[in-house]
Amino acid sequence: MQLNPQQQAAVECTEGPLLIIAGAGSGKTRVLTQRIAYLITEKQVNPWNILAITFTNKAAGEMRDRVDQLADVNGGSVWVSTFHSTCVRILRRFIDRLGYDTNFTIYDTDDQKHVIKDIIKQMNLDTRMYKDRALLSAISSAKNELISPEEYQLSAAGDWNKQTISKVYSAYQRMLKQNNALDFDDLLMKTVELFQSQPDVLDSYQERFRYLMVDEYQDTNTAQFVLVQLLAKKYRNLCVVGDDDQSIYRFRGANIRNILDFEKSFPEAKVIKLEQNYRSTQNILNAANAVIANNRGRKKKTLWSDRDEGELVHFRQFMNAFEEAEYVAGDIRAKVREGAEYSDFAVLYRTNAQSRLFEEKFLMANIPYRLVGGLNFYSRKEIKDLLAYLKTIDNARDDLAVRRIINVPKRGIGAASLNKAADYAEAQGISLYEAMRRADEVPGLARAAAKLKGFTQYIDSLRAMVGILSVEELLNKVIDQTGYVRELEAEDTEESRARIENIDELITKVVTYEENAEQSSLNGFLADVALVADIDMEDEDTNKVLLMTLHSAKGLEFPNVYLTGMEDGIFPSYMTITSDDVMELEEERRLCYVGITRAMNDLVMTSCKTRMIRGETQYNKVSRFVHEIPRELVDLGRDSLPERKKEREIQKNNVWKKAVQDFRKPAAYSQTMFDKPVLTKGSSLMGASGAPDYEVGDTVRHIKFGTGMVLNIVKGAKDYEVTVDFEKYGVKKMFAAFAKLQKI
DNA sequence: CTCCTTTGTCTTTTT
DNA sequence: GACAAAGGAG
Repeated sequence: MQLNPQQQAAVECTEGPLLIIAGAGSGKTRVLTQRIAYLITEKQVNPWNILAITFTNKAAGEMRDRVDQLADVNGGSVWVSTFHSTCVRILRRFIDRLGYDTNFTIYDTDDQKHVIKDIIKQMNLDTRMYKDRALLSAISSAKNELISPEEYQLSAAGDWNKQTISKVYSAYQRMLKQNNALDFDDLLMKTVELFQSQPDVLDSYQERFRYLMVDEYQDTNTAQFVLVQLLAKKYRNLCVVGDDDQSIYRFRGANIRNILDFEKSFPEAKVIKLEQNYRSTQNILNAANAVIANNRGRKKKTLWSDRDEGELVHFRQFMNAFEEAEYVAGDIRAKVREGAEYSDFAVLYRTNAQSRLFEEKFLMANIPYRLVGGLNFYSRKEIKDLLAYLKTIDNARDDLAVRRIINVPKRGIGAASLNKAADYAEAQGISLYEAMRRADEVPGLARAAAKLKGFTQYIDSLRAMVGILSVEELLNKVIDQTGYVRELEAEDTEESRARIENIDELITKVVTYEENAEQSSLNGFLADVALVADIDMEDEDTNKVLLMTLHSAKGLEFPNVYLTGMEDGIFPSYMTITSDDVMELEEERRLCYVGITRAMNDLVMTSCKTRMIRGETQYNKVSRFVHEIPRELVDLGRDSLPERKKEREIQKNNVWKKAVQDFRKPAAYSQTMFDKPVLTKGSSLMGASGAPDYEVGDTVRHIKFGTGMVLNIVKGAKDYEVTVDFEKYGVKKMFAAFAKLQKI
């Protein structure tokens, strides 16, 4: 395929700063890869001098492959990776200048939580006032803005709450350093710190990366922005690609101003807009444009396509999430019968929790699927345990890993002995592991001393073999000698078998790593593992339906897309509706825009009238985003309803009528649209119309009166009056809304 | 010291 | 409703 004039211009504009505003589906990945190839083959740039930063490892891998094909060089020498992986590679070489060991451990969210909990305990903070999540997010925001603990403390003057956070931040940072560990945010911040304090290091990387490219630039945060600035300062050959309409990571510190103000930071910058969309039908594109048009503060652009109109955007509303999932499963089945592949479909939702019902239905309908996100492979217990062994072998200063495995398998070492060792470690200023190694010196340890020493001797013996044995051999030794798998085999439950499968999978991953890595090492493997996103593990060739959040779907495309849970309170989320910050709703709308533009040919949006959330039934209105799509682009599906049982049919028709009514309302800005979703306590099974779901003759349960039979239901002015004959309390009359009777 | 039960919290999104 | 953390019994 030929490049269009704008794309061509973007490829050939190699010198100086360049901003490419690339609308969804405008072929930016092609432009980026062509540009790299052009630099190498036409401009004779050494591949070694090019750095391309992408959002996910998967995207990086794909780009590297495509460069390989285009430019007749070893694309491996072009450095293509994510911000975080790039930073790890740099820090592995130079972080000793900042007082860390170069074999530092990378802490994931779970590890961070443990650390922060420890600190909360140590500082005797009121856990009601200071939640670990809140504290971690405050620390994370600070780091994303490159605010050090010291600077944070200065800014906290006069604010008691901020002062406490500041103390926690400092303690947290101290603890990480003691454990020779960095968290995700540290990777960026420490790299910036390194560049700012070590001019020679910065200079060597500036010389090395003379041509910089940053993809998904709209999602960079301040730390990433500064990092890029530093690297680009010398040669100014910086090309950033992004779409302000697809900025969806504000909660993670992404600053949309980075892209909007690019021309301010680089006044000589050229700007190229890519507005032709090669992905979606005109109808889908029009729907997306109509939705995003409601946002203010964006760079004006209009996507167009020379594809034909295509199908209307489909919208369906259901009584509950079960029916929603059933419909999606049925629809996929039907389309597969007509020749579609499973891999043509993606089911997208706002929160991970929504995936469960789809999984269940797909399982029942025999639809192969893959769930992206949710519980990460590497956060499963058995995987974390084994990785903790490897981490301990690799970096004995990581107390967290040591604590995790000290009693896995059971070694009869309890909290008491461990605390004694920890106290001693603190007093001596050594790591927990070191204290255990010297267990004889620790006061108060009687029999436990031998056990602790036994553990460290075992780990030490393994450490002696690092570099001699491969990572795979090392892992197998751990599995074998600890009896980890044997224990699971003995358990012989469905769960334990699944765990064993996961462990086998881990071994496979080790082998794959060792085969692919330029120079494999235990340390390198652990870093790799810490930085993979779930989406990275998706291989293209499996024929499966993909289930994932809207966030995970960024950058992907599918012939058929289901946008599910299109309800006010779900999407846009309750948090953003109630927030008084308009920016939050705008970000949510961008997320919707991302969702719509994933679809190539067919887009189905679904919503439910009722939905169970955390054990509560919610009644939600149709998402305001659905109303923002012009009516003439939407099919409400009256004629295409699948054949069902008679009563279902009637119910469906009512739903459809309601859907039509909703559409006739003046959409987004009518007062009712801003009503909060109705929450009801408990699991009342009231229909959405207010009618009870039970009938005369049904047996029901009342919270106080127990079970009884419904004698009569009379519709009153506001509610239904129900007469029930209870087994123990006799005949009672009550209002349905209050009684919360459950049909049995 | 370990196992089991109870209690509390949570939900937006993730490298 | 689900899962982790804390508390109590053996």
